[in-house]
Amino acid sequence: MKIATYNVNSINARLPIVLRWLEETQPDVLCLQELKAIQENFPEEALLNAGYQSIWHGQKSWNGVAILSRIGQPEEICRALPGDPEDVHSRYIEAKINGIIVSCLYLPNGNPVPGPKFDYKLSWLNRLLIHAQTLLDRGTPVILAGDFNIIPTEMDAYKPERWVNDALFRPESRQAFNTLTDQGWVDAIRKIYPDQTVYTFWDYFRNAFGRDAGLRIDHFLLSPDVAPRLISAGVDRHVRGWEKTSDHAPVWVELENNKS
DNA sequence: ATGGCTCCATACTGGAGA
Repeated sequence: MKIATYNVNSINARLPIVLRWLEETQPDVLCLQELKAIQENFPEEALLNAGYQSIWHGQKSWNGVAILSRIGQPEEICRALPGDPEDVHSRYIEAKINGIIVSCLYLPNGNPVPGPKFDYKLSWLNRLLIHAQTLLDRGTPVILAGDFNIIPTEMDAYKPERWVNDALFRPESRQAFNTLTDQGWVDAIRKIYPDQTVYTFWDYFRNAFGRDAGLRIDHFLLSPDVAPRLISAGVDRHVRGWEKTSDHAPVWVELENNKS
């Protein structure tokens, strides 16, 4: 079972890229972030024609998340991170697919620091820590996937000293990520590549991709009962080199099928 | 330190992204 996550930076601007990549790699499940489309403007038909059923939560201009599946309709569990009814950003959607709970998330960027946007990021992280523990306590297989907007360690930035005061690398953000792994979640990319530099994002400026000036901010966190099924993982870097591409690349994990 | 680029909105410019 192959599961992928991709921050598309507008699903409609990126539709040709997404369809090309789906045809190329045919993941079973795909989590999308930054749809940048209202609910009515999600390209459901085009994705159905490509073999994928979708659930999504759109929003005007910004944010927006979706879960696609070619192995059966995603059974939606919720479309908001619990803990703040006044949070209107479309940043979280959760569904059950093939016996696994898939949580697709788009964490707030949080810049500038300090300020209300960073406060929002920290409160969102706090809610995520609570919900992540709740999911573990439920005892079913779970995958948290998406754009965490967190650089977990110095290995994960091309020049970490440039990021020390950035919301993506601030101690509060990294500590929250550490708390998740302390809860028992397994960072799948780091598990497969313990010593290698792996990036998932390269900004549009200054030929960042050509210089490999990237960040690792898109992550898969596997619950302890899913982690032993991890076979392989990777980043489809070549997609970042396509014309009219996103500033993120697709990230994926391959899991052994459940034999039980 | 700044600005470089890309997208959206209802636009000839500004906000957001990371």
